[in-house]
Amino acid sequence: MESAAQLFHEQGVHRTSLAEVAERAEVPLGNIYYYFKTKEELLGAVLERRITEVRETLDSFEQKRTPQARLKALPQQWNAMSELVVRYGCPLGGLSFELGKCPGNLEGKPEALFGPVIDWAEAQFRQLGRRDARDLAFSLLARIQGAALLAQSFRDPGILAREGRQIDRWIDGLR
Amino acid sequence: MESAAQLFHEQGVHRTSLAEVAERAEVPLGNIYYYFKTKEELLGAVLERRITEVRETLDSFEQKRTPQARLKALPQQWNAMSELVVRYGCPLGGLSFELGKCPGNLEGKPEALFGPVIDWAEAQFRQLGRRDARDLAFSLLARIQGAALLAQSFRDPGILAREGRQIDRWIDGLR
DNA sequence: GTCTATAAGATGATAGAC
DNA sequence: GTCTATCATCTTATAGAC
Repeated sequence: MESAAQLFHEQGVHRTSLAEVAERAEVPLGNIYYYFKTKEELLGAVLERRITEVRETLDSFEQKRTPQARLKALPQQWNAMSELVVRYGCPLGGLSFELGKCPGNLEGKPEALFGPVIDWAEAQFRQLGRRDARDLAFSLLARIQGAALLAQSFRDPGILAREGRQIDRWIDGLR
Repeated sequence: MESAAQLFHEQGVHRTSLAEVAERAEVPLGNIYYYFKTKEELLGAVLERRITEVRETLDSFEQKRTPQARLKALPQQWNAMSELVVRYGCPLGGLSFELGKCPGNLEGKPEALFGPVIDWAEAQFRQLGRRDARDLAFSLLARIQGAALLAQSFRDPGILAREGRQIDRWIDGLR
């Protein structure tokens, strides 16, 4: 699963063959099928893993004292992995994008990836007294995801850093 | 090329076989290879098409009188095709994302897609007297691309519409 | 230029020995 | 549970008739 998660991020789900996953995991190809009946099932497992990661990250922000500090921690999270983002794009955004296209049993999953982030950010903005908290939550995540895509396109982590600073200023200026 | 552009957008480049392109274009498979030596060459042609489209769209904004009006026309452009965006994501963002991952001769092309948009937006912000015009240009495009991804993920064109309105307010509040 | 047939290789998936 | 061998299918690309 770790190998699959990495390769799906690096190359995309469809460009990644199970042979490659097996090779990186240093197991024979046939072995994979003992644990996952199909490639789609492996993808589903990787997805669940990512969703859990997201929840854990959001939970870790709760130790920050103010809503502003918690909100600023979100773009900071992408900044911390800007090298990966520049090379392969955002792991969440990439999965979401691919799943949004291909039909199948994982149809509703992109929502499961971003939904928790939106709900969490909405709660923070609401603590700031904003009635348009949900709109602001979408704005915040949109800016991060967009900045990640541009950083990848231009191969420039500075884009992510600068957009992070713009977001900081925006959050400080709210109320 | 039209069929390829459509299918690359709908399914992604790698999930699309040349047989599918041929079928939609109602030509035999072998015929494609008379015009394009490889699939990558066809992709390159589709890319050039997209780049031309972008330039034409930006040119069409020049008839608007104020920089504010021109800038607001940009998110409006995505809003106008929100149905397509919700189903298959942003055509530019999708191409950029896929190209950013797979190595090859089309390495530098994502920049060729978004670069003109950034330069154009930077010029508009500069006409508004902003010294941080380039940062604002990245912010604007990031918000649009991010909103497109979220609209696709949540299957909700309203996300694109609401983020458009937020951007309008932001642009009006500048200076 | 257009079309059919097919080669060459990759890929998802399975069978069955150990 | 693990591993090898292999099937069936799909995909890029080419050869060659028309």
